[in-house]
Amino acid sequence: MLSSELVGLETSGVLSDSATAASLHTIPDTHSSSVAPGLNPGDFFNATDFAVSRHSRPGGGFSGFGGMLESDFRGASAADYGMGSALGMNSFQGAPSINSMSSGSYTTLTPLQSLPPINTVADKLRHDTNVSTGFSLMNSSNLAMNNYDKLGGMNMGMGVGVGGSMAGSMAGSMAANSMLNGYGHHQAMAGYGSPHHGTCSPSEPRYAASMNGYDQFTHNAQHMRGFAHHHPQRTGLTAPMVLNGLSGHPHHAPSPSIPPPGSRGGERGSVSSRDGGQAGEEINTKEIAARVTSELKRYSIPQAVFAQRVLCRSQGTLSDLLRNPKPWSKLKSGRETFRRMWKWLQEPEFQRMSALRLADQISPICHRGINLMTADTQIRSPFSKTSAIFARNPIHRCRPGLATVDSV
DNA sequence: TGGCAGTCAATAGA
DNA sequence: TCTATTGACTGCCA
Repeated sequence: MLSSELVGLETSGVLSDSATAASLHTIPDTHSSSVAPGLNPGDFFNATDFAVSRHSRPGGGFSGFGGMLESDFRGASAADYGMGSALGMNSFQGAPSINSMSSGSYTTLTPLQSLPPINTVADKLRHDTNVSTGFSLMNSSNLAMNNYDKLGGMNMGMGVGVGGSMAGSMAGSMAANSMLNGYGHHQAMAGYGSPHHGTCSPSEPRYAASMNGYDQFTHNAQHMRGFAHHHPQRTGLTAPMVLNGLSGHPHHAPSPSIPPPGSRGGERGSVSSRDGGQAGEEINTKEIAARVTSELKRYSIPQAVFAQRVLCRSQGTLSDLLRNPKPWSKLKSGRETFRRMWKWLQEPEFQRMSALRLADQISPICHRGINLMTADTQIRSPFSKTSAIFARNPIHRCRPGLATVDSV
């Protein structure tokens, strides 16, 4: 999914759906048994090149192998709605090319055809599939994936894994949604349209738009959370995520191991600053730093990429923060950076990785509409072999003054 | 105005 | 290629 597509979705008020769909870019969980053998994160991210290569084709629309992102999108939309692929197909087949790209540069955005109203889908889900358990949802997602396979021409191993892994993505997504609900609606949602995805400005309209429809996911999300709870190995959620309550029992309150900013100390699931206040919030900066360090190593994500994409900071800053985290109480504006890390950690794995990729594509938002993207940044993955590209390209920096995030 | 926090860019080192 | 370090800069605040 391209940044401009997201922008279009945002402006059309469907970001809540599409963001999730976008987040369902197929991210393999290297710890999940559902990931195709031999696939590693590097492989996956390199797959981005497939996706973007489509743009070099005239009129690259929504069909064909090269449209991996579109395929992702179809599959994701279908899965995200917790239903078979037919709807996902109808949602996007024939849609105009969202992003008029030429010669490797972005041009005028055209509105993306909206997803069908989410409530209709949710209703359809409930009535047509008689969903009552996570397994039912998973079956639906399998349908979606089957079709995804045909349409995208991609092997499941491309990232989603077979069947159950997609369900895992669903579970992760929905669990995340539930988690967000649990942590406070609009502010948590801000995280979804937040610097994780490349925007460094808290004032973007996306924040409001991104809320639409999320509550309607809750019901289904709870099913998936239940599934994830009982089948974490199939959900793609890591143990910590499960422990964090992201995939806990549907009726359990979230129980994050890392106290959410906004809760006091280890106050579980409570948000004392839900309305934006920051009184009493406290993050264990050491733990955050340790976990971020661990995740970066786990996925071989360079500090520079994470710092730039997620935190809108420089590599050196991140390195310093990770190695020498100051106590929360001694931080001032620097808390913002740790909040971002925390938010990122709270997201499901696929979402975290997607954020890293999407941020790459959306990062011009950091410049408030000025598109500084080069062809390289659009067609290259920020990982592994191509990381040098990012060193060469203009840094998608956010001025620190702009780089603030709503408190959680 | 000086101190401090936060950050960056450059660079050294692994 | 990636990470750690460091000098310099900026903005905030007393």
